[in-house]
Amino acid sequence: MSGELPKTYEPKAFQQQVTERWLEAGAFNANPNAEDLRADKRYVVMMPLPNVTGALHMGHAMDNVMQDMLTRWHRMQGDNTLWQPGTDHAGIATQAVVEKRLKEQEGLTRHDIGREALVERIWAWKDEFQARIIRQQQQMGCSCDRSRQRFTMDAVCSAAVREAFFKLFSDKLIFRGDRLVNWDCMLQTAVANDEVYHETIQGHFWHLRYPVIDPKPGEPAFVIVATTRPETMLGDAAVACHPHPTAAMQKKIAEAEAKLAAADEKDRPAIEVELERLKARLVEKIPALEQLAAMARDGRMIKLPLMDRPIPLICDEWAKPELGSGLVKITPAHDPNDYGVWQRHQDELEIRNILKPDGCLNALCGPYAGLERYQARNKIVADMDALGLLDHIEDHETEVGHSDRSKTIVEPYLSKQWFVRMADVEGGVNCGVGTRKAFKGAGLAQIAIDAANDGRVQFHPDGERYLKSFTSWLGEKRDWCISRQLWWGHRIPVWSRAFEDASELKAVLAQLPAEPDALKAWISDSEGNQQAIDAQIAGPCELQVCVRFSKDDERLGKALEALGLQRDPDVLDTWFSSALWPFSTLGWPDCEHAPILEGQRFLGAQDGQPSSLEMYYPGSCLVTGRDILTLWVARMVMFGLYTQGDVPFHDVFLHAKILDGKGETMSKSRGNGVDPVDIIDRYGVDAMRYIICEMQTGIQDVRMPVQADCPHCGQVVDLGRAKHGRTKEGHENKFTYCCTACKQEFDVLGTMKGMKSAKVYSDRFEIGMFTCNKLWNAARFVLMNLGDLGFEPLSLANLETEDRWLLSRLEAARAACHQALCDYNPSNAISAVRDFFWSEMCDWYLELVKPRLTADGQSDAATASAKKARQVLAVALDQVLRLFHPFIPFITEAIWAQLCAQAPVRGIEKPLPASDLCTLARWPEPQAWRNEALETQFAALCEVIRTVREIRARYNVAPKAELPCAIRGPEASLEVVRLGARHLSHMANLSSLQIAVDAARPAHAGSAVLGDLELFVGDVLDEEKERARLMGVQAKLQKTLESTEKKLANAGFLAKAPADVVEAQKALLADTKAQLALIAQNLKALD
RNA sequence: GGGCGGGUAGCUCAGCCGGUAGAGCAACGGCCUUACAAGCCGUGGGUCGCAGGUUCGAACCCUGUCCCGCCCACCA
Repeated sequence: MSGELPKTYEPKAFQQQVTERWLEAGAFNANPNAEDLRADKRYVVMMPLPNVTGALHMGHAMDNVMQDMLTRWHRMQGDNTLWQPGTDHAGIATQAVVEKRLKEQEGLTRHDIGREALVERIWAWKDEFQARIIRQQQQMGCSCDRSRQRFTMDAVCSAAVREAFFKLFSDKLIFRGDRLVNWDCMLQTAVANDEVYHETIQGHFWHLRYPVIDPKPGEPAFVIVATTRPETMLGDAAVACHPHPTAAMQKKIAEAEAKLAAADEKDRPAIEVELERLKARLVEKIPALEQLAAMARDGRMIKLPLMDRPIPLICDEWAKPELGSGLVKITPAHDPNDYGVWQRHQDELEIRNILKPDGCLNALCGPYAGLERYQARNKIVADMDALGLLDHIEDHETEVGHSDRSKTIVEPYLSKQWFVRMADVEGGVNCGVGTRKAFKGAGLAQIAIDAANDGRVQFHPDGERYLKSFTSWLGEKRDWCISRQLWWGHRIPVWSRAFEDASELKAVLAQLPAEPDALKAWISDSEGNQQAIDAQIAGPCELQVCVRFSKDDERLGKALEALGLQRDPDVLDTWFSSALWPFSTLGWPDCEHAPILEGQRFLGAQDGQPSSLEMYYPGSCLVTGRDILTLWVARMVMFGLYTQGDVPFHDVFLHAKILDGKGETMSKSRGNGVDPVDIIDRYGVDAMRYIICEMQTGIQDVRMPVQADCPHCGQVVDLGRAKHGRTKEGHENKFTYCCTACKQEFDVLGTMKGMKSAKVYSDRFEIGMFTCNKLWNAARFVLMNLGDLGFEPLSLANLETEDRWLLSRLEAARAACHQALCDYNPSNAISAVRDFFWSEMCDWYLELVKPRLTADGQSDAATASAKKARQVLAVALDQVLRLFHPFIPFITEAIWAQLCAQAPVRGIEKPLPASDLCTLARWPEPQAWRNEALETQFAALCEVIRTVREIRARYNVAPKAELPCAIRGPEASLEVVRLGARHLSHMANLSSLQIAVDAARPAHAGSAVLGDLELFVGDVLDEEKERARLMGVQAKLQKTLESTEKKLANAGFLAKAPADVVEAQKALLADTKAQLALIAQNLKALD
């Protein structure tokens, strides 16, 4: 990094080199230091761990750049900074990807190759993608500490998972129970609600007839029930009727009447129609339903068709008399509501699971056993029809749950699963046991709610908005299903065995290894109620033994297996390990012995310095998108409080989401994703980062129109407007587009065989590149003029006006940038620096100072003036580089090296703090450079210069032509112009300049009025043009005059508006009148 | 169905504790002025989704309404 800056800005020429300098200097390493233990001396960011399923996309780029910007900003402020990187094993997602490839490439399923071989393959996949992710992050400039890189399934994080599980299990906060879960039939695992998305499907209501067994005279021979999933009838346990149909119906009617009374005029018709329907129904259907309710009470049975199984007719309030036939079939094992009915009628009803894990019907389904669920549906409908039991079919649009990973429809499915108990528990939950911050909380969800409510965790930039969704989600306190029937993940460390009665259990308990520190055992019933092993148990139960340390798995596992216990085959939900991330990465529970990899940072205490856990927990800020506020953020807060006694971070920065040109979420699977590396290749990394920072305003999501160059004709295609191609079946193909020019189809992912493909990009990044280019060239100009510059203390008072103005504006920009960062508004922060740099430093100062630099050596005074200018230039560049650095680190670092080479000591009154690397340089501190009075004067001068330029431009005068100029007005206003006469002549290219109260109008002059000043530029006049222009200005002023006069004539305004507002209007009126007078004079002068 | 957010210049977004509508890009006119044509100088362009209300005064506050997006719940 020596010699001059290359003439053109080429980011590729220095990006790699800059990265290497940072790494060589260990600039991003976090070193625990007891002196920095205070919260305000540390800054800790835990990277939201990307999944190892694939490469990073634009959303990650946003997330990573925001974190990097904050981290660099704090590092420059001298904070002891840790940005902790790592990746997530992403259980279901990764296994799904690898299984899919296995199927596609080798035609094998996971069962063909077995658990061990599959897991081995997934590790290989993980290694490949983790390396790729790290490369991508490095290219983006992420200043995280690579010597601490973690993976949720590495030995360090796994130890934390075991300890957390053991603690929760021992506190009875983890239990196993039979529950209805969302079942993914393809991946054959439970999926969480959060992993399910809903899609509208055109379906049907099938109205089925079930025969009544031995109806009494006057009773119906059939009941009719409706369903959207006919195959579930095989598992029906009952048909339900409302216990009091009339009363329920009357209540509905009363509600509708109340609603009608309160409704607006336009809403009435709809409500009236509904009310009529209900009333008609009360007459037509309710008597029959009352009869059915009576039949139910009388114990009448129904014959379930196809299965010829008798099922009871029961009364339950779940049946809604106002809907359908008023009767509902009950399938407890395959519908959440029906499950609720079953819970209320457990003695009368049996619960029948009719599905195998793969979605085929099981042995309980008689002739339908073995059929796939949708084949079964068709056959059942056909068979019912053949039996004359299909009453009718109705079209029905319905929202159907799909598994996020396999994209297949999920089934509600009854199975045994492990849960974390979220609700409050009797006796409370002991949190932070063994730490200095131990406390007792009501329950796991509640401790996180409390932390958010009392401000220990705050959301930014709009705190209130997300506090509500955070606490209301947690407020449901729904148990968290943590078991997944997968092979990739942390295997549940519990061995268990079911017992029919207590005697056998006793014999086993007597032989359990007595190692209370390494084992915890409970006896559990099927509902998940756990009791101590010495409790008196009657009836069936299950012995559950949790093994604390993985090192004991083999030894204790064997002992347990010898007693007939079996290890649970399931693995933990991936969010379980992510929830531990803020401390698992730091070596909890045992920093001193954390099994780090070779070459990695030791996590324990050493050389008198604190351990990493002590040093960096709790962290400072969590940076993420709002979509995982609940899934991840809430659970980290919860587990942080539970295990450490303290929140894992105090601030949560929720950033915007990047959408495509149509306002849709970007993703690879939608074919509108953009790879950050493609953007970096095309525009440079700083350009990408610049735009990402600029996009992050408030919480507003931002659209990023996406383009591609057509591989057929080369035309730029706006993907927001282009049509998609068609698949063979005639459906829209989201992964291809048709060129808007040549109409030919192309692909944007490179996955369509035999089709030309194009890289996707967005021209918004050009703006970032332009800014970097400007910075590069301005730096070249400064460095070119700097020579080898030494430092001499200067007093502010001795500087030229423009020097003091620049420093004043610099200080204003510094303050604005810093404040915006404190407010989590990167867009305002970067704009403050950009506007100063471009609009003030480049557009004005560099131009103003050129004559001083060229005059160097012409006299002692000129030399001194040039020297001052150079020193100011060096300081301005220095500060601009520092302020820009957190946003665009590469270019600033590259220029910094050259600046340091030429001017190692920079400053005005005294030298600024020095640093070899910009990334380790001190963030600019407040300076006493601000001078608002001077800024006001300078702004007035700039206005004059602009006005003269405007006159020139109006008459198309060649910029090279030097023209005479005269300015007249009141003495006080002329003073400012006189002070800047030198600049005015130079910037507006004047041959002569007259400034006087009665300055003569030059011949053939174009004119302008600026406040109380009249400006004339000679030798330009085109009388017609000038007259037309003056009249245009006159019309505009007239409008202002009228509205201002109207305001001031308004008694209410004068009486009620604040005095300063009234004064401002009066001043505006006076000014407008004066200008109109001048315009009139000028018009007259043209005659 | 419930909740949240957004609709401001051709595009992407600021402004929103009320007081003469802003930026960048695009467009138009003029300049290759020895840092930068990825640049410089200048110009045009918006009844601030729609309708009411509060106010002396509304892009901003309130009510309603229409679109768009997100989250949650649920539909036998």
